[in-house]
Amino acid sequence: MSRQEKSRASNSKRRTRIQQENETRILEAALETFSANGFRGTTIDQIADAAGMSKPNVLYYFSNKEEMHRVLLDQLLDTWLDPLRNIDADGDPLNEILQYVQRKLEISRKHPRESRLFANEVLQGAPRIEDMIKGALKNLVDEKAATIQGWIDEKKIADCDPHHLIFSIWATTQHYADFDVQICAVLGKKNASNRFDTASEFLGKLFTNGLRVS
Amino acid sequence: MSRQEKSRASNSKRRTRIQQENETRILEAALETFSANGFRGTTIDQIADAAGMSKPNVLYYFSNKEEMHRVLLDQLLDTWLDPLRNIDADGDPLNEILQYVQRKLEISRKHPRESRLFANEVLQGAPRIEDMIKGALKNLVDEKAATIQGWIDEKKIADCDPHHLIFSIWATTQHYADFDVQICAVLGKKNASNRFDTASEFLGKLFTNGLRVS
DNA sequence: ATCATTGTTGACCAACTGGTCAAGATTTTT
DNA sequence: AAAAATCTTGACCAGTTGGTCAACAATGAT
Repeated sequence: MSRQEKSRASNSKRRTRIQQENETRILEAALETFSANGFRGTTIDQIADAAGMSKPNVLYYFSNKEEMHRVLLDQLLDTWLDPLRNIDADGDPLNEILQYVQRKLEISRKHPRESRLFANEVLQGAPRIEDMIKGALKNLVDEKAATIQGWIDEKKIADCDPHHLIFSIWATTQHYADFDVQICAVLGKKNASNRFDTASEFLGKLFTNGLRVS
Repeated sequence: MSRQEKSRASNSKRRTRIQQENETRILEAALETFSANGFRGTTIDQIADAAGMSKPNVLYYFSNKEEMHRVLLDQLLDTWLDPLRNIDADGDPLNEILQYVQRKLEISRKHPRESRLFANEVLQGAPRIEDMIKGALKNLVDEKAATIQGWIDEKKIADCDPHHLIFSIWATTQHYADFDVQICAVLGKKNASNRFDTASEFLGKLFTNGLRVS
C-alpha cells in the first residue's frame, strides 16, 4: 500500500497476479510478432490477438507500442551481454573463446526471436539502443578485447585483431538465428534438423584451427 | 514499333529516355528507404520524396509498392550469386575460398544497402524469395559444397562441413554491412574508419588458419 | 503546326492503425 | 455483502497510407 507508489515504473513489485500474467502474455505475444515482422510491421491488434485479448486491454498494460518494444529490448540486452562477460582472463584462452562461441550459439538455438528482434533493430540503425551500444557494449567489448590481446601477446593464441574476432563470433553464431529460414532452405529438410549440432562442430573446428598459434 | 509489344514485362527495351531515367531514380530511392526502414516501414511518399517526384508519378512507373520491392530483390539476387559461382573447382582450394571471402566482403563494402535489403527479407521469413532460395540458391550451394568436399577428400583443406563453411563466410562478410552501425559504435570513430581493411585482414587470417590441413 | 502519346500531379478515397473513452464486468478488500 | 479497486472491451476518432482518377503539361511523330 505504501511501497508500491514509490517505484515510478511498474517494474519492482508486480501488484496483482492478473497484471503479472497479462504483462507476461503480452510481452510473449509482442516478441513473437515484433521479431517476425519488425516494429513497423507489427500492429497492436496482432499483438492483442496473439495474446488473446482486446487491443484496449493491451494498452491498459502498456501505454503504447513503443513501450512494449522498449521493454523487450531492455530485457534482451540485459541477458545479451552475459556470455561475453563470462570470458575469464584467467581461464585457458582457446577454451574461453570456444566456450563463448558455444554459449552464443546456444542463445541462437534457444532464443532465435530475441536474436531477430535485435537484428531488426540494428539493421534499421539501432535508433533505440544507440546509447547502450556506444556505452555499455563498447566498454565491455573493449575490456574483453584487451584480455584477448593479452593472450595474443603471451602467444597463447594466434595474432589477430581481437575486436574483429568478437565480431566474427557474433556474426557466425547469430547467423543461425537470424537467417534460419535461408539455412533450412539450403540444407534441405533432412540436413536442417540437426543444423545446430553440425554448426557447433564446424565453428568449434574453425575457431580452434583459426586461432592456433602457428 | 513491333518489337516492344512482344515483351510482356517492361524489361527488355526501355521505350523512352524519360522512362529509363525515372525508373532508375525511383529504384535508387526505393533501395535507400527499403533498406533503411524495411518494407512496411517504407511509405510510397518517402520514396517519391527521395526520388524528387510526386506519389502518383511513382505509381505511374510501378503499379504498387510491392513491385518496386520485387524488382529490387530480383536485381539483387541476380548479382548475389555471382561470387559463389566464381569458385573454381580447378583453382587452388585455399585461394579460391579466400577470394570468395574477399569478394563477399567487397560487396558488403560497396553495396551495404542491397545487403540490408536482403537481410530484412530473410529476417522476416523470406516470403518473397522463398522459391529462389530453395531452388537456384540451394542448387548452387550444393554444387559448390560438393567442390569443397572434393578438396577435403584430397586433403587440400581441413576436414569440415562445406555447407557450414559457406554459411560462416556469408555470416562474417555480410555482418559488416548489416550490423555496420554496431560495428562503428563498438570500434569508435577512429578505428571504424578503416574497418573494412582490418576486417579483410582478420578474415583472411581466420579462414587461412581455420582451413589449413592439420 | 497538329495531334497522339507519354508524363505529371492535386485532390480524393477507402482501409488501416495507434490510441482514447466511457461503461460495464470481475476481483479484491473491508 | 458491499464498496473500492482493478480489469476488459465495443465503439469511436484522428492521422496515415496505399492507391485511383481526372485534368493538365510536355514530348515526339507526322
